[in-house]
Amino acid sequence: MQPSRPRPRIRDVARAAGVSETTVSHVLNNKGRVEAATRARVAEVAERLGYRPNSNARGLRSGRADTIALLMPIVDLDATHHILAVDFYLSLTMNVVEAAFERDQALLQLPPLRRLDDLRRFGIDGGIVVDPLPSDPRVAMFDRLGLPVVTIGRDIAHPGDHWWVAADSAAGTLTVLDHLAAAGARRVAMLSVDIEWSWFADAERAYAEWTARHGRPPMLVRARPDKLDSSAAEAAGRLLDLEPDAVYVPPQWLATGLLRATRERGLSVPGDLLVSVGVDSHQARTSEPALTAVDLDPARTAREAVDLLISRIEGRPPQAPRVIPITLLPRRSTAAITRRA
Amino acid sequence: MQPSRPRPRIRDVARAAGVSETTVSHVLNNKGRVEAATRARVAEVAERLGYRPNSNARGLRSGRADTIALLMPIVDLDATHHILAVDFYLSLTMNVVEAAFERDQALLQLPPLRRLDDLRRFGIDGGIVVDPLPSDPRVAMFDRLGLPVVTIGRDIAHPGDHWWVAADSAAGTLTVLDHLAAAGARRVAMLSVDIEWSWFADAERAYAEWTARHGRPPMLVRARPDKLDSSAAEAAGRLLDLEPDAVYVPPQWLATGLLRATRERGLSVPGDLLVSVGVDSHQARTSEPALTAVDLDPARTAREAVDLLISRIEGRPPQAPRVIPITLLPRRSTAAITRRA
DNA sequence: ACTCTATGCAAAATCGATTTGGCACCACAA
DNA sequence: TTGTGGTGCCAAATCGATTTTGCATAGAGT
Repeated sequence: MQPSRPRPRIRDVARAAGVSETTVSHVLNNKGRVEAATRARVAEVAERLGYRPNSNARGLRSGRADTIALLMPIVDLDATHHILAVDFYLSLTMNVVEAAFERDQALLQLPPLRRLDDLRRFGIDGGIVVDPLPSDPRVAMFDRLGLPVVTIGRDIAHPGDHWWVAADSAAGTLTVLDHLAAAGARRVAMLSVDIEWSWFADAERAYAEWTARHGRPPMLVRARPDKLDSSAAEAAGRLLDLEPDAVYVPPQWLATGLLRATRERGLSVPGDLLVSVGVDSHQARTSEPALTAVDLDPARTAREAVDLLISRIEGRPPQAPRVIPITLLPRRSTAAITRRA
Repeated sequence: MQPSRPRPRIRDVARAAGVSETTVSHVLNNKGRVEAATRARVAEVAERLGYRPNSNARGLRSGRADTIALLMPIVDLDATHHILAVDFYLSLTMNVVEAAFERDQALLQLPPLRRLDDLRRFGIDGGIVVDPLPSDPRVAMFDRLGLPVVTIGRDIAHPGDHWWVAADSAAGTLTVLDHLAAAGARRVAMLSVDIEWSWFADAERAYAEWTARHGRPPMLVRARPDKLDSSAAEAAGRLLDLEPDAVYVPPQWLATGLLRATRERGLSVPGDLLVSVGVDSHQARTSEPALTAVDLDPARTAREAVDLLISRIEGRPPQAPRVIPITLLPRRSTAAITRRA
């Protein structure tokens, strides 16, 4: 490994090709008027020298960083890994990266930001905040710096804001509930969590409306968002005490806890209890029994979020909010109830 | 939302504070000689205007991007999500982001790169490639551009390379095997996958040595790395045909497949078969039964990788390779065999 | 032959921050 | 008074690419 020689500059390419820096720039950016032969020669030299334009210089000139930031959800630190341990977020991330790349943007992944200065440091054109809390301080930081920002999920404290992309949690909930009812469930409960994300808020509201409309007793249990393993067990216990015959449980970690609780009580799924989870994952597919899940379409969500952010950066009016349609993935955990016939 | 006024430049701060740009720069970077009163006034003005240094200009001057890239593993596209659907990678990513941030580096997440030009576009000082394949083309791209690169996991085709960080897969394997033997297992098998990562290669080699040393029959089955759900089922079937009483299975998705196969054959874990997986995860903790797993310490791995990369960027000699010690997390899936007494 | 236009290329300005070198001023000593 | 050293601040050079402007030259049109 030789002591890496300094990177070639545009000047070096120009000299080696016997032309001006201007011409090299024109060739590399497909602009200006350059003879085909010169063009080819310059391109060849640039390739041979391994020339790579300095993106700082380029960005300085063009006034854009061509870089956007991604901020993953923050919750109680201990809980973060549990909550994010679902491949939805992995898939979302990969798809945001890919979508940004296709739009010629680099994707900076940011850690939880503590102070405004933390954000100042980065050379970005805008950011995507995933699962904002009410009046999320991270969104406020972007606003404060005049940086464009969009969210994946809605800030439930700011109904006027339009710059968001979110899966249709309410529709997803109704689809699940109808599916459970069609499978024969009478006492349909919901197991949620006390985190103020629009995903949960919308699901709970839809559940309330659905039970009211169908004249069913609402059975909603919320888990505390800390010490997740134990709070899942505790909440699952409270829920089972209500003796439901079907449950819609949005987050995967709660579904896992609920399944464990049913096993401990000797209940069978789907025999005694139908269970549907609100996000698809490898865990849902391979659990025993396989869990009926809602496909939140992380790929499309990612693409729309990147597109919306770029719109905002370029000052175009919001074609927003953007609601992503969901689909139900029925699996064995909600197989039709027959024993009640 | 007003049409966001242009960001203040250092010039605006200088004018508003009645000093030169030089002085503003000195204040903001804690350099030079500036009277305390002036210093305070400039700082106040900068804060009030929401001044944020243009990182392109700064980077241009300093010659560094203060940005490093992270490249996640690539495998057959269909399989990627299955393989990465384990919180190890999520945790690794978050920790790399955090570690980079603490070292004043921004973290660019890159998509799978197809061409050299894909990499040229980004303004980075170096990169971290996770789970390199033999003679990994992504590593080659970095080399080709003279960009510092380190890997998490070793390129098994380049034994001379030192710029890597990896969990001690061999030691982890021996620990697991000893643990299984201590629990009473006689016929210890290994279920691996045909992917040429050092994690698997080292584990298989350690397994071969261990069986030879203990005079046990080696029972190694490799799954094909495509169509993961079906190939897991197929490989698990082949393995169970060998009638082992314990299995070490590094990847989580294979362990999931193996558990399903045991259920279908009416085998109980740990009653008839001890199972240990090679990476810890939420799935391993919450599966039924909970799976004994190897803690690969993604937090430390991430930190060491970032540190090693910065060393290389700054031209320091490699304090490398860096082998991360592992620990075993015994759970119910390897509870001691008593029925054989 | 003589203008006119299009073409190929280059010189110089520009983006915004950092850094070097130096000027003016003051206090103090010789 | 004159030097000496330290302090506080600023002008200008600099980083590397892009873009504007301009200047030759060649070829076309009259």
